[in-house]
Amino acid sequence: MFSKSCEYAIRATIFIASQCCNGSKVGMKEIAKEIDSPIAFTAKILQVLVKNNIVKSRKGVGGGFMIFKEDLKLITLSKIVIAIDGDSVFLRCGLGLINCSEDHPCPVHEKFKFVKRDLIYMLENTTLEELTTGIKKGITFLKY
Amino acid sequence: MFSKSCEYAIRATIFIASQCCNGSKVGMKEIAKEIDSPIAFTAKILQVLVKNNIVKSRKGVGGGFMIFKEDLKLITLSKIVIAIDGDSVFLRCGLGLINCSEDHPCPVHEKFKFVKRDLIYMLENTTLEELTTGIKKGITFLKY
DNA sequence: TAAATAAAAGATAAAATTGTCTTTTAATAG
DNA sequence: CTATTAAAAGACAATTTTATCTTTTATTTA
Repeated sequence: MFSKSCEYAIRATIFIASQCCNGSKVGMKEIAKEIDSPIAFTAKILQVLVKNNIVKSRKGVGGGFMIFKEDLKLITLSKIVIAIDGDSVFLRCGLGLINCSEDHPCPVHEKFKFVKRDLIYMLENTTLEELTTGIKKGITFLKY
Repeated sequence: MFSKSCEYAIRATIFIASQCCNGSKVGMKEIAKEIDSPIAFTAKILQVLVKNNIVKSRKGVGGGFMIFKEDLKLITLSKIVIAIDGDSVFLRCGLGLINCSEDHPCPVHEKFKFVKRDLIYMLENTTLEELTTGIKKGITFLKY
């Protein structure tokens, strides 16, 4: 579905978001530990998320990553996916045809249309806010 | 969604199926031309499909690939996808967690569940027979 | 049986993705 | 101001995916 990079990105973002509300930051080491991901690789991915204004970062002593509470409602899965994997999930033809469209459809176009529409709707309407509630309650998990 | 290999596999299979009913075979050169794919790479992919009994092949003069008419109803998209990409689309957690399950869900588990269920239903219930009708009528396309 | 044909199989190569390590930059505390 | 801390940036390495080329095997036709 998504690239591994994107999976790490979503997991890292959810973890940062789940820690955000006390205004404190979380460091790379803690993030990588909590989502069980390769630290240096995850750091690279977070750089992209910072550039895309999905997470904020601070260098130096006491630095780390954070997400403002008021942004939790605004950041959707689709924003993270687009930042890391681009818009291919949203636009790419199911069979990889460049010019596939309603007017010039591939054989699976109609079949995929509905599945894809639901996927996109879900991605665009799922916010960090709801994804963090389960984590905070201990009923959803980011590793193992 | 699927790997490029899988996209080629589906396109090739649909093309072979669309040509099958006269009992004639289609060669690699024609397949690669009609689905606009790299010929040698597509040949490798077809080897896997042959081993998985999705297409039949014959070597030598007049040889090529074919699918029996009676199999068109039996071969689904899911069979092709599983043969090439494995069952990851069906089983893999949306965030890549190894032990994600109903009892130990990742934060997106519930959200993905419904989308995935619809995708799997579609893959398991879409047969080559219906995918070839549009091709034969000239209203769906396998390239450009 | 010999020649021609086409898929199968094997080796190799290019590109993309995933991952690591080192150096630099920015921020804080003393 | 200096030392320390932690992210940013850059170079590099491993792995996987995608793609090509050559040789072998099976089949048909003459």
